[in-house]
Amino acid sequence: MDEIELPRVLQQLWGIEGRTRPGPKPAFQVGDIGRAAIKLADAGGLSAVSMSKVAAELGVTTMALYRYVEAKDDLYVVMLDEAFGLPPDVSDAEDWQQRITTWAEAFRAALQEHPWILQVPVFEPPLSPNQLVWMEAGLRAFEDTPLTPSDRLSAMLLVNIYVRGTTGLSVNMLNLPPHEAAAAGERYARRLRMLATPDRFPAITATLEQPQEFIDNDPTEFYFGLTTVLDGVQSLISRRAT
Amino acid sequence: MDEIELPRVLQQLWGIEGRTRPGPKPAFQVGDIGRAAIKLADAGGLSAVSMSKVAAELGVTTMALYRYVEAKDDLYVVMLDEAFGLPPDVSDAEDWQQRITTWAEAFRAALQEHPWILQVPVFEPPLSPNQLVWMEAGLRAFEDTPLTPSDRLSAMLLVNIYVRGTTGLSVNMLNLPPHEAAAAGERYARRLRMLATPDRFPAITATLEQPQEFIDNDPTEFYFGLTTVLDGVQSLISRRAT
DNA sequence: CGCACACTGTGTGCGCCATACACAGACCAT
DNA sequence: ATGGTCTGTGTATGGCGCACACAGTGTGCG
Repeated sequence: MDEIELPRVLQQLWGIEGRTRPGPKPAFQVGDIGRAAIKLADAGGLSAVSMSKVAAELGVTTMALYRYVEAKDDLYVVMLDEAFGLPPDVSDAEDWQQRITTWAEAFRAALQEHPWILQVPVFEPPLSPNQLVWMEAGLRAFEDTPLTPSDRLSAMLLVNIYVRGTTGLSVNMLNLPPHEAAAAGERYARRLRMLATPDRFPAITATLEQPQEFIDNDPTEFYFGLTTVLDGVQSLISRRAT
Repeated sequence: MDEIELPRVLQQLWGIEGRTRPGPKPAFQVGDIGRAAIKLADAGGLSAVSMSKVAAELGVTTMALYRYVEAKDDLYVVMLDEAFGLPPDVSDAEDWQQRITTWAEAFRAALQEHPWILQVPVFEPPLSPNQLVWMEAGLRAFEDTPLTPSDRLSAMLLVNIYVRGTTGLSVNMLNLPPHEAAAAGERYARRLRMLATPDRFPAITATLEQPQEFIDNDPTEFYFGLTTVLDGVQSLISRRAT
């Protein structure tokens, strides 16, 4: 229909060309800009991504970028689409648990590879190509269940939210060199022990008495929580099956 | 012990005084700064909070704030502690589901009242007084369950993550005047229908065929997901009980 | 065939941001 | 009373996103 109302960046990501254009040929494509920005973000976090640094990375002036993106938020859209890439194939999985687990693992891996993703401010639901493919893949994980399409959306969002949240806890706080991360965890436990006195904070104290890592990067913790979430989905499935 | 190693802001929030001080009396306390910043953030989002605007709100110069906080991140800590306040009392609840549900509702309410909370970058686990009280309350919700302290921490985090995530979806995208929000949702559905073609995106298409709000502020949706999460916790409890 | 004009990248400049630093005055312990 | 420490101020710096005017480029249309 009227794809004119689509933001320009989305048009470019989807490969929808506008009319043929007079004037000089563009020196690159949005994808190139996205990759340059990702390179900076992987190295120095999202705060290392500025229009001028991205432009410098590409060898052009800052304002040249505004021929490709309307604002910095558009740059984020491109970065996210590029960073996620395509989801794994799950066609040979046997049941929905296996499929959604593979999906969740891949999602988590993407977040760990590009920790800055979790710092990207999101103001709109996703519409870029790869994001939709991820969405499609997540929904298809529930293909042979009695869940309604609306249920499937909720279930996928639940897993999505879980992975984002749980990975964010470790990634946002522990994206340091491992020994430094351990030191930070230790320091946190020490401070917590100091502030959360047993009289006013008995439950926190009890947690601290167990010799566990308080914040943990351990994949075991990830699967533990994921299992819990999937158990919840299973009970929804059971309810729908009756 | 050596509370000297605590960042200054935390010392002030916890009311731990340093030694007696020569020099002029401070004109206000960190809490005042936090409240001024919250006022700005509630009105204009987190981006409306700048050191100079907060200072102007208080009638002092920008640099005066740096006598109270070491950096802007410290300001965020103060804002969060102030904005969350204290969790609700759940002492008269009958079971853990009721307690954690009340806790989750209050958490959600806080996020909806202060949508900017979800935009605050978090680099450290919480140590401020009110945050620890919330944490304690969340852990206590599982008091009469067979869950271990470590399980309880996981379960609380799971609910925390769910509320943050699900509220974030609606709040980040729909914190507009209601009719404008509806228009945005409508526009999104239209674009999705255009881009997610049935041949390549059958599952998304199926979801769109149901006449539902694709992104929904509806509390029903909130309880639906929460129930699913709690069902998962219930199955963990059942496992632990055996 | 040529030319009008849309389009690209450049240069300059604006207003805002966080925060470093030097300073003047205020107050408490001695 | 006075020394030293703390408070708030004034000034300055380097970075940011982005608006705008401009010069050159190449394509579709006359």
